[in-house]
Amino acid sequence: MKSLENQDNRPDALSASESEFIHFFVRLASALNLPRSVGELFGLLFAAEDPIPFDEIVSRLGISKGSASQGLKFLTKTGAATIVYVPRDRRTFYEAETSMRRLVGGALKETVRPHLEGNDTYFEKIEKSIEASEDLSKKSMSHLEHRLAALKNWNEKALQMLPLLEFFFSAPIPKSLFDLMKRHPDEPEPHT
Amino acid sequence: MKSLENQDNRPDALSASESEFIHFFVRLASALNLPRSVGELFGLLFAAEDPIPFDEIVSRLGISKGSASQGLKFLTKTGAATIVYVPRDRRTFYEAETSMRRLVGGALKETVRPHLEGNDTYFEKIEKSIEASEDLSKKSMSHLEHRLAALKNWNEKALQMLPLLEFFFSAPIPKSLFDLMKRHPDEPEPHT
DNA sequence: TTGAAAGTTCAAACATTTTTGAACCAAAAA
DNA sequence: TTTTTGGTTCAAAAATGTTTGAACTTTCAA
Repeated sequence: MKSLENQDNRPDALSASESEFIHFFVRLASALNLPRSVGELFGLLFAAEDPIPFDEIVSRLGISKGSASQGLKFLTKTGAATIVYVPRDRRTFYEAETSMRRLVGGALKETVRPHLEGNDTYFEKIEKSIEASEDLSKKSMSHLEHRLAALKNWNEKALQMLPLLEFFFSAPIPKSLFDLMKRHPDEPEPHT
Repeated sequence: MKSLENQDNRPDALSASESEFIHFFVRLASALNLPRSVGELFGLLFAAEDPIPFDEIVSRLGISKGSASQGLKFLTKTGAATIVYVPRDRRTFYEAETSMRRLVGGALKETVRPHLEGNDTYFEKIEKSIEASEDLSKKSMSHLEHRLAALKNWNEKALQMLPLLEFFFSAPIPKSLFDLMKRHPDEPEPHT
């Protein structure tokens, strides 16, 4: 027989508020193409007042231990959740990271940056394939070189952007910046 | 019987360079969780010197007409490709958008911004569910309100960021900005 | 030791997304 | 007209991605 509340006075079923928070993060997860279960996990942790033990996460969300284990591993790896050690309790407790700087920073460092930095290998492959092309006209080769240069430029721009992103997610954006932006329309907007 | 080259002197098979460009964009597409075919389409257009007609896209990539049609619709809708009208030719020609500002701008406007702006509805639902909770302590309610406030704050930050992103993808990032960033470490970094 | 509790792993089941291809429509050519 | 060309649509097939659950590992407690 199972009581309605556990020793921490937390009901087994989700409260209306918890469900709403979870729903929000499930939507966000789907926008980021992450599994639904990851959204559920983060939503539960985000709404919680205190760290939650693994078995309670499983029972309250009603997902399998396997899903929970994998999802929590992912959240921990990306810095979106952290493990909390509770004395005299063998279970693993989790809590959500709520600092947006760390959340964004973790995501960028974990997935975006490695991808951008890995691109150099592919740029070299493209370069080689252009140089090796016997049958192409000067003009065509020059065109391809030009496109490759654009790609490299994009990549560099994106890399430069990362620290900016992290920074502005943790500090107010200076008004002077918005002024700056008004002044440099370097290419005409497409008329909509 | 099919000749090796069409009237524009473009071979049916992909050149080594084209394949490399396509491979790059297929990887990018997969990182963005877009269908492989979309990466192939954009890669082909990106490498091309001139706009390519629909039927040639299909035959050169070796994908179905259906895939090509849907993928090109997506690329056009998001501003990553544009239709080019060629006099005396009934076919639809496509070319890649190569301005990073427009590419990024299109993506943000098409998918990110609508999502962020749609969140208000959900914030209200969360708010209501907190207010409606009879059985919660003052402390718990206050906690949930606090978390909701954090969420709203994130959302606003993200919205403010969009124009910044678009701007810096089209203009050099002023050095003064990097200086600024050194000065405001508003929260301590986690020691790694 | 042995037993039980807390989690992890991973193959199979299930679910979702992507691609194909055949039927279809519209516009130009015959 | 009728036929052909160029392309779209969409149901079904194929490919991917996610979740489950049972077997397993590890650690603590008796």
